[in-house]
Amino acid sequence: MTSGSRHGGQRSEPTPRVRLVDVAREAGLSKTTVSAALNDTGRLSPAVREKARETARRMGYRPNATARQLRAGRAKLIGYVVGEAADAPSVFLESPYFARLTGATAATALRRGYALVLLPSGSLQSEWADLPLDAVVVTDPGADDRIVDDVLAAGIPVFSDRSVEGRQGAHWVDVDIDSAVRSVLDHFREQGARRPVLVVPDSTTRFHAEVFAAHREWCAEHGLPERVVRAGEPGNGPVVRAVETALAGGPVADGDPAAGGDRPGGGDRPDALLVVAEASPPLVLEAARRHGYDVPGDLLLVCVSEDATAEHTEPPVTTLSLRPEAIAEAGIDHLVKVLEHGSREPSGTLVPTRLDVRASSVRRHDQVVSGGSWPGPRRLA
Amino acid sequence: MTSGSRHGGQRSEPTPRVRLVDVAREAGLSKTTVSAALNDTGRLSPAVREKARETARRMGYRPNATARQLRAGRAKLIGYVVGEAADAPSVFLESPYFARLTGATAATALRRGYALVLLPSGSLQSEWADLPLDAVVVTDPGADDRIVDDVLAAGIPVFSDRSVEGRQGAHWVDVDIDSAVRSVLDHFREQGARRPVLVVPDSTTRFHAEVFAAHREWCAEHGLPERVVRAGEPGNGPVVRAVETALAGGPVADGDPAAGGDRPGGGDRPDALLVVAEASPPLVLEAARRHGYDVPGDLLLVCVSEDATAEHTEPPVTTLSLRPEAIAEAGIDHLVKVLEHGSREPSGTLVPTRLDVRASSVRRHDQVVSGGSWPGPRRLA
DNA sequence: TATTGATGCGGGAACGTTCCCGCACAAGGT
DNA sequence: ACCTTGTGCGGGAACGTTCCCGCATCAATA
Repeated sequence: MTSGSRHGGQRSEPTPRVRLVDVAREAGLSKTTVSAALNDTGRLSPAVREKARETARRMGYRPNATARQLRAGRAKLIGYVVGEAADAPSVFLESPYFARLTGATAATALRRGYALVLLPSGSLQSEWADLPLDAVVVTDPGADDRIVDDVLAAGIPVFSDRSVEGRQGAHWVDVDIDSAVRSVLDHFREQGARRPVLVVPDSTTRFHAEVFAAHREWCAEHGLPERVVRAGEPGNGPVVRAVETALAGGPVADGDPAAGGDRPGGGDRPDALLVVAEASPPLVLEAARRHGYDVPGDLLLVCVSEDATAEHTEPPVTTLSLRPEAIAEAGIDHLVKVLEHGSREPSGTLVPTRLDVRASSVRRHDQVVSGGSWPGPRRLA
Repeated sequence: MTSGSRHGGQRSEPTPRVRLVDVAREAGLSKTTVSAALNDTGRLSPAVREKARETARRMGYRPNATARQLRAGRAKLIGYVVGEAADAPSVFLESPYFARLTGATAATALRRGYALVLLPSGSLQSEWADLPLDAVVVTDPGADDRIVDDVLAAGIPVFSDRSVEGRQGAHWVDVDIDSAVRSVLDHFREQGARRPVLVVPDSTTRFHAEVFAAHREWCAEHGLPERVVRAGEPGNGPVVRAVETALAGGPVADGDPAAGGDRPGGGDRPDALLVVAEASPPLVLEAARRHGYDVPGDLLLVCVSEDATAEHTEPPVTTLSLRPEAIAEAGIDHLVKVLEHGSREPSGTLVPTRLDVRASSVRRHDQVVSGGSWPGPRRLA
């Protein structure tokens, strides 16, 4: 069918992949010309350009990425580390948030032409040292984590959360947790709640620390006592127990055990609950019921969670979504910009959260009842 | 401190990375010699070898992985796809099993010198087409999944589960689910259970299909009716509901609704439960209690789960571990062997599971009580 | 008809490694 | 004295791209 050029014929060998020169020879052009044609660069006549493309297509040419990388000096590889180095041995990813963040980050990176390489938190420096990484993404580094320092020391740019702000070669993307916490607490207040309680895990993560700080500030501004219950660790079990603590004995004032004077006493039972721990909304709801609360009658409930089941409980649970997909996209876009336009300046991006207001946090008389399909949640910034 | 050689001094530039020739020049040797010294090949005098190494170390030389790859023809990159393409949009990884499998696979691969590239299930062919992948790992491909065909068509070896057995260029690692199911059912039988029920999600995954088949065979061999309850989908909610169905109304004979004559009637309540769905053991245990069962008095319970909380419930729950770390290691070892010793023959590895027998599946009089520390679970192959 | 400028294409170097050779030199045998 | 064998090291090609050039060719202008 085609002319000449059977320079070996097909053996049963692994297939000696077709190169640029092969296409060039077949098309009667030079590799330079074919390269220009395929990359849409250079000055070529439309006829030649098309001829080159057609030939390449016909021969099933696929460029050798490694050679490209070598020439370009960048490998288009991004390392991806998830936190919790010391504590949990590689039991990351289990939370819906991290799972979705990871998936979305990989997908977005891929669309931008970068591949995400998984770097389990236990990995030794020597194991990734000879990977041609253009950058490393570190999600939620623990306070004591060496990984950021190691990577920066190796001369590789780091993208992480706001905890790396200001460091040379480091960039950050973070969720606007301060606004988020405030918006929930304001929402509670609007709905008439006066004794909101915060349930948050006791971790070294910046995220949780910032939640706690935002809550503290808001309480101070509104002259309310801080009601916080700390869960020992993340995960459904401990968090549900913490919720039960909050609902049973009433909140514990953080920091000062002596301030617990107003603790038990039925009249001080919480009237709103903000659970910042990725607990399963149905489980939290059920815990509330077990303790005799009617939601949203006696207790307004908001969970920070990506769990889709929140929409299908009775009542549906208001959630604060951290929008992992949005964070992933903002992060990768930021990263690509820095990598390809080479600004070495430290820089950051703040991503807004989304509050999906559902029945669990709205006083009854406010409730919109529509037949058939759900009206969809009200959305606040 | 060191002699001479300031051939530019340090600018504020990105750092023009030190190459092999730089080391060679500094050491007064040729790049060939330095390369041989660092790679421990060739014929070199100990003195020269040491000199080269020392100089490289001093100059902070790190080889350019891309150049190496180009020369070697292999990029040491492995694609990693997780299943559920159509159904759930990138909500993989949430289960402890997949999370741990993923982490362990990445870690093992890294130790063997390969990097794992995350390929979200939605990714287009065009997105990974120009990655220099040496192989692609596909975990639990759905029955209708195109990904395996696409990758094979691109001439890239595939490593997946047993569903790819026999295909050219495909290799597999799988868990010995047949033995596993049998060992659990035998265990139930030894403990005196006569009406075991299987709870399994309704999915297109090979794993679940094989569980179902093994159960069917075992029942046939032992002359017992098949008692199966299918959960609509994986995830704690649906599975717990399925468990409740199993415990409340009694089991449903699969396939033939007319065979349900012996269904309700208190005397036919199940006396053993095998939950193959990664449900949280505490949740399942609680569901049993709600329905008035005493575990292990009235009901023996075994969960297929990697959830560590199983050890800490009261009673501790017997689990069948699929040993994700073992699968990861076996899989990567197999992969490396195929890649580096080039056998194109289709081949596979079967990995045994591990039954951690705890109190939830042992009749009281069998129970070993020891003071202080736990005696550790009995382990069956 | 020369001179300029633009256009179309190809030659060759470079990216940083590894590896096949070949050369120089020393030691041992005849 | 020669030839052989072995050891220690380096020169240069190759991996497959991209990109800087330079060389033709041709139209438009002086």
